[in-house]
Amino acid sequence: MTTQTRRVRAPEATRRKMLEAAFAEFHHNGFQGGSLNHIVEVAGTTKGALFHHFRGKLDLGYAVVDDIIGRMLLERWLQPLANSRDPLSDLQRAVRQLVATDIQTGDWLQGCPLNNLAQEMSPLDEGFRRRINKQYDSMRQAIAAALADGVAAGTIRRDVDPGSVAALVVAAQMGIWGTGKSSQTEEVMLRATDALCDYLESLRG
Amino acid sequence: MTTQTRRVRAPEATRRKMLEAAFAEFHHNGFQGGSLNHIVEVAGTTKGALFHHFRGKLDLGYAVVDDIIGRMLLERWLQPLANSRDPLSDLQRAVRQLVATDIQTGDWLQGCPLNNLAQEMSPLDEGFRRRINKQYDSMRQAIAAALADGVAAGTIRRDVDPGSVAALVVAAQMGIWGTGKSSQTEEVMLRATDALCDYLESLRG
Amino acid sequence: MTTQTRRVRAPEATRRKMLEAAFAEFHHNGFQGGSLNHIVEVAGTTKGALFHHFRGKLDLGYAVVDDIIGRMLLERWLQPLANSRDPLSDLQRAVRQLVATDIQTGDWLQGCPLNNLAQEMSPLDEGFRRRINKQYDSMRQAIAAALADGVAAGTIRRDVDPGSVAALVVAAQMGIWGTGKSSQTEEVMLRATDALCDYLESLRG
Amino acid sequence: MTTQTRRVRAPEATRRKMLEAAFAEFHHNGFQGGSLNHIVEVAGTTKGALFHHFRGKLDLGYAVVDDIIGRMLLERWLQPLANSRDPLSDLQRAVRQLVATDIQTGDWLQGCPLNNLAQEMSPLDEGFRRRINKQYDSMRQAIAAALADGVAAGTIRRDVDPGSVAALVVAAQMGIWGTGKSSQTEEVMLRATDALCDYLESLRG
DNA sequence: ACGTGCGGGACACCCCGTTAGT
DNA sequence: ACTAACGGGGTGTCCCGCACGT
Repeated sequence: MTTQTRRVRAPEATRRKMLEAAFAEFHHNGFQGGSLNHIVEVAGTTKGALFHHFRGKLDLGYAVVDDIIGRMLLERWLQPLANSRDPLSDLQRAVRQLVATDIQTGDWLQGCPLNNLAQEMSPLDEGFRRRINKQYDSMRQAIAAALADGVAAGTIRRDVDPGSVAALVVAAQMGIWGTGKSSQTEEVMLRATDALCDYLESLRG
Repeated sequence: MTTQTRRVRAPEATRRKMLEAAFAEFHHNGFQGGSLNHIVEVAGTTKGALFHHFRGKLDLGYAVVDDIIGRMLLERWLQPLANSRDPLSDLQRAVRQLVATDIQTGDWLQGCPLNNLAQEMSPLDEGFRRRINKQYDSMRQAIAAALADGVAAGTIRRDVDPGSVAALVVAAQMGIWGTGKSSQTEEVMLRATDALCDYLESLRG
Repeated sequence: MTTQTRRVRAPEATRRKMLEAAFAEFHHNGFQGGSLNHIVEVAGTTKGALFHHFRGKLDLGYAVVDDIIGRMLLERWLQPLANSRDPLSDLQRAVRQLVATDIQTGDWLQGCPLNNLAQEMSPLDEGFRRRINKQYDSMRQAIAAALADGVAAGTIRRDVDPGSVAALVVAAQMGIWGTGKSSQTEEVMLRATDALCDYLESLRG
Repeated sequence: MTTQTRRVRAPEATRRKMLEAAFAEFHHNGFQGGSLNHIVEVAGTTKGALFHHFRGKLDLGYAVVDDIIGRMLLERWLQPLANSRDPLSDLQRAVRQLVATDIQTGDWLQGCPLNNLAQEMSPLDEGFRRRINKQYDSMRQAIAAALADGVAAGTIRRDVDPGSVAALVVAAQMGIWGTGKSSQTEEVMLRATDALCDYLESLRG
């Protein structure tokens, strides 16, 4: 009875709704093509609320990279590779997850959200570039660290340079996802993924 | 006497100037972010001329993919790999050309023009997607054909699947170029390129 | 018969209509408070046309100062004082015109258009300041030149400094008009005008 | 014990800070162009506090005229002229103060705060007009009263009409300040001030 | 007395496309 | 083949004001 609260006052939830709507909008239409009007409409709020929580479109985009995409990377790459006992297998599993899971949900049609923003905004805005590169860097470091562990444990060949392999894996992953976007076919993605896993297999010690 | 032509009427040259200006504009600002006004300004013509030669922004974008980008791909990938005597070495050379040449000219900062359009427009417009995919397909086929030649000639291991390797090479190349865009550093690109060349080396028969 | 022209294509007339609508809008609501939407509505055109003829709001404001206000100053001050045989009387007539004519038409309620823009925009925008100052300078020079003629002809006292008197006349005129705006009464304007004319009379040689 | 007040509650000080911030903001950007958000930011408070002390933007503007500007006028014009023994000299001193003092501090660049508001808001809002006119009226009355004293004492010519001269002095003062704003040069202000003082000198009995 | 999440509406800007005309 | 006036709509931005909460 007491808790009537017709209009809810939940700043964090409002902010979250807008971030998620923005993530989806930018994922579909790009950052420049994305419309704030559409975002607030989907989020069920107003432009006034948006400009209360964010300083502008740019600030909203930055928050999407840091909060939404950063969390996704954490769940998919950083956590699985931390304290891995068999780095190569875990890497292969993460790589295969793209074609195994994401294809079903249809998300792959729009491409990797981070890569999309990277291609579009890195050359145009230094703030975007730094934030995006930070995400990729942490991804590369996580992979390189796992590979180094494998080298130390003897499960990976001694002549393998963890940094270079990590750079190639990340690049290939970006490329494979992009391939799917333009080919609109699973086959090319699957074949490239197979070749990548074969390559990783060849590194086993 | 007949050809006085105070004001030059050169439809093909006009069209070409607009295409090149459009290519540069879309390369820098993306297709959606690119401005027709800016394009005609750079090309030194007017909107009327543009809409005389092209049906609209979309049609202009299609022409950029087909005419400008198609020709670039031909020169860099298709011609060098045709009738190659040593496919792996030629492939490695083409792959290294990105970091060897393009870095000097600064072009890599804006990313691969084709990949940029692929990321941005493939999910949004079917016409773009088909044209872009056609380019990538011809690139993959050229690589696969060269690899198959190598297998037949015995310079490449028999268990190599040309199609899969071609898919990975193209994807990795896309990813490496994208990496450069966001990292703004040559180092990561170089390391990934090295790993890719090592991988190709391991395929030698 | 040949000149049917259903939709008239008269760029100069369109530009003129927009300039006059802009002049009125800025006169009533100030430059910052003035609305482009309202201007095009009054002018019977569209925003597209406005942005075709002017680069933006600022450019429109500049054109108002140069074209509209400049012409008004010419008619009211510069031409009457040129080749004047009795500068003091002509000056007094011009000064009295404000209370004699403008009060009837109600224009004085909104203040002097040039002075309004001067007060509002001079400190905020250098382009405005320069254009406004140019108008005032030509007004001061015209008055000073007429006074100098009078001194030379002996109709004005020898110890009169034309430049200083011109500066005072212009300043007083600005102030009198402003006085009317805030007092909303003719009386104060009339009295100040009388005192100004008395002062001018005292300069007679 | 009662007065713990970790967060200070000083309503009068808060109100004062907001008034001063508002005065500066309106002085620089005009009333319509001034931003409440900017005002509360400068004042170090919030919109809630502002709307607690004032009913809205208009009410805040009124308070600026009455409290801040009214006090300034009192100090500069009303008090010096009250019970003056030599009204003309005191007037000349007040008039010269503008070019003597304010030019150094740079305040003259933004124009007379009261005149700015008068030009902008008098025609748009009756409440503003009345308050502004009240200030100018008290200024004119103070000058006229001082002049009348001088006439009675014989230090000023008998045929001088104090009301008219006061009206001209106020108007000229407004105009001179405005002149400085648009000319951005001391010279014109100085010359007009000289001419005004000469005029006042000519009234001596 | 004061802080803040939030609403709704205006603003200037600029876009792409069309059409009358050369 | 090419020009330029013009239409209408959508953009990001930001504003003032309110009402809930402390």
